[in-house]
Amino acid sequence: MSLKLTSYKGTRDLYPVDMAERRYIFDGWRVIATRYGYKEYMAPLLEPVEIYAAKSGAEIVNEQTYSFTDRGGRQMVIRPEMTPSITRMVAARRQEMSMPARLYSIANFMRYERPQHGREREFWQLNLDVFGIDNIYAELEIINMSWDVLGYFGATADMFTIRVNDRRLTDFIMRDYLGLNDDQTMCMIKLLDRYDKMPRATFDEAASEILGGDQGLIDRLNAVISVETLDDLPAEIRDNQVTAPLRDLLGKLQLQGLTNVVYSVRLMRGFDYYTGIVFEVFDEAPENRRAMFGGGRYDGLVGLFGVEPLPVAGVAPGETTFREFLLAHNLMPDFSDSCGPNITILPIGGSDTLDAATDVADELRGSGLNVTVDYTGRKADKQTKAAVKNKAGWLIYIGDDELADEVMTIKNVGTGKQDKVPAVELVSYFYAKLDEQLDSLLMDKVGEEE
RNA sequence: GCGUCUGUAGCUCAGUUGGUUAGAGCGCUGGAUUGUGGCUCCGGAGGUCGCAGGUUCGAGUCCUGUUAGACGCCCCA
Repeated sequence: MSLKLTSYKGTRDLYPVDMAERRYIFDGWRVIATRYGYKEYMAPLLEPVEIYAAKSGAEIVNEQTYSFTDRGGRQMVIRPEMTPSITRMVAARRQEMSMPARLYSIANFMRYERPQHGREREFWQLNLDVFGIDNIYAELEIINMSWDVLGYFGATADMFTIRVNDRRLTDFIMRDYLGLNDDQTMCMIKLLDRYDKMPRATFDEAASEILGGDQGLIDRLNAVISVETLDDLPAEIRDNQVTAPLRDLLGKLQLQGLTNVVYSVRLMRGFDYYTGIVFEVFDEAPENRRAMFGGGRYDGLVGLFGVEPLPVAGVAPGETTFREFLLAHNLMPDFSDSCGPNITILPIGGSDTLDAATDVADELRGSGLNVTVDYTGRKADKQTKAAVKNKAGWLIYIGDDELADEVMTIKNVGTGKQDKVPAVELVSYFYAKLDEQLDSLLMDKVGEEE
């Protein structure tokens, strides 16, 4: 009976190449968050169950979280999301924090769900939240960041669409325009959320049932579900003040040249804690069309902690769907040849050369260079082959001759050229080479810009 | 919780109507070459054919169950 080789269901093993891809994504996220003045925080991996129960249904928390009882009898949960935690943190310093507070984190979460395309049990998310701005500029900033977070990696407007809606407008349509009660509204929102997933006939049938077969209401519903812009809405909705925030936001985004932002009357984002504008970023890759991530305004949560309420807008891109977006649009660099140290020392003589290699490695490392040593004692060709495969930039051969002469043989893997360098000049040799590399990199960069 | 598809070497796969000891390429590893990489040649390791039952003289192959994975549904904070 041997141990299993596979990782736990819904989790991923990240080998160096995978990790390089993750680092690439996270580093880009940090650049954009920082560029907008957001500061990084971190919350605990575990939270008491109550913090989620207030917001999500008890059912969801019980069935879809990893939870356990600690030794003190407390019901604890591995965080399934960041919003309650950061809300708690901000609420705890409600009086002393200067507003607006712009905060971000990149963290992992766990949900006990069936893994499928784009969904894992353990996943990482960038959480961006701005606290303390009650006007539309908060949403504007969040959507701009969502755009830039993709644009930073080379995404262009044709690769994705940002769909925007307003919870208050949806409520108006459900209650005032259609005259639905709470239950009907809830069912209708759920139904609209799945509109694109079902055949039209199925939708019509379900809608008719919710509306009690009232043909007048069905006609009114049909008049709104297929509109593409705010202006296409029936006059009694279009001319109501409830459309003002969306109109304002869309106008501002248009002025900024964000051509791929559209109004979507069917966008629902579940119906948890959002109180105003909601939006979703859609991948338009033909083989990958679906919602990547979303966000919106949630003004009601801070107050749940018993402090003066605060308006909040946020967005949370997930690594899983983000990675697939980059792959689908050919935006992920190839990291398969970018791991490994710069310099590999190959001792190819007696055991003396192993000791000498260790000393040389120590000296170079002391000067800030990345160095590894092949201690296998294999023949020179095997050592060379392994080092090249590991993407070493330079090889230092230390054999009996080098030891005797105190001169090292250095090979540039890229060019195949070799130099004989006195042992005492090794460090300055490599720094001169690094300078050359930097210069040529700068030249390339200048060349690109021209 | 429900459904569909897929499990043969580390990877990609072959394996005839059920028939001896289960194969190939790549990868890994050693040698040809007691001191130099991407070629070439020769060797080696690595498989209870996902697991368990059943049918059969005989099962990688057929049947049943089960498990794991992928993808959908439900859900998606």
